[in-house]
Amino acid sequence: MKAETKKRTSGCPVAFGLDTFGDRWSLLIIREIMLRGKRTYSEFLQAEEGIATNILIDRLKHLETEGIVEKSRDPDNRRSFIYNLTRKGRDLAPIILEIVIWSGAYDDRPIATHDVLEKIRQDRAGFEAKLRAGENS
Amino acid sequence: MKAETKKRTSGCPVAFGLDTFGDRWSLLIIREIMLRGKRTYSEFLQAEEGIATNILIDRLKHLETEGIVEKSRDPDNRRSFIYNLTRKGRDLAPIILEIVIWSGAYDDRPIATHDVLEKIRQDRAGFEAKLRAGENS
DNA sequence: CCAGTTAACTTGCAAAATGCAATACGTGAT
DNA sequence: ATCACGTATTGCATTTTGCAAGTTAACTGG
Repeated sequence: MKAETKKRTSGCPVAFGLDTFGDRWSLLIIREIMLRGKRTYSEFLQAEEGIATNILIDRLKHLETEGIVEKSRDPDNRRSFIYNLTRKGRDLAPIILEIVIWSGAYDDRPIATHDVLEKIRQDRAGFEAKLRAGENS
Repeated sequence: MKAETKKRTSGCPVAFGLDTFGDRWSLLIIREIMLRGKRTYSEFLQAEEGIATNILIDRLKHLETEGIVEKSRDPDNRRSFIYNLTRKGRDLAPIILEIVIWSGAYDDRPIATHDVLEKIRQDRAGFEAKLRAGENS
């Protein structure tokens, strides 16, 4: 726990949000949960961006103390833990959604996945609901 | 220019967005422009969170090369520069707006300004339009 | 024209965060 | 008991950040 201890402590809501999830990795973990249905430490480690183990555990602890994720034992595999979003965490879905929309509009690299944008255009509310549930593929 | 050179280079739109504006300070600069009508280097320096001069100029250059802000001379004060949002930058308004909404719901510190939330509830589209224009007080 | 001031940077160095590799711990299966 | 697996922890080199001081260019008042 390092970056989290230094809060900006300003009354601004934008700063409050950034203090909570605005670091280099937190939103990426939340993406893994919402967009890709990942739930465990080892699944997060496999994310293509390659987060380091110490950073990952640091961010998971931080997100847990912030009440964004909650940690519980995996009923199917008792040596594994599951990190689920809380209500507070699921409420980040609109932010993720807007980031996806913005990036979809401005990321013109061939690698970029533009098919998601089409899904959002067709059923935005449904897409956001899926984000909240973490049911996306 | 440091943090910006190390991109995650993944196809994910969330990662793309974070590569562009997802660092500790960029969104705060954009907030100064959108929410507070600030436009110059020295105005950004005065922000309550206290950004360092080297970081500020680094982020401004980065946001400029990313096409989010554009730098021009101040016609009224020729030793000053003005940083305006581009279309791409103004399109970040929905993200800022969602962060404000989320923080409004979960920031229960007494310092927090909850009156903004009321404005958003009454006229969300109007609020977003103001963000884009950078006309908020 | 010159001293002082304001605005926008730049530089140097210490402190903090990050990335990486190796190691340890706590189940659970054989 | 032993081994494997998933989850952490630790140590260390590298990178980024924060802070203070310095530089340059464009005004401003005398």
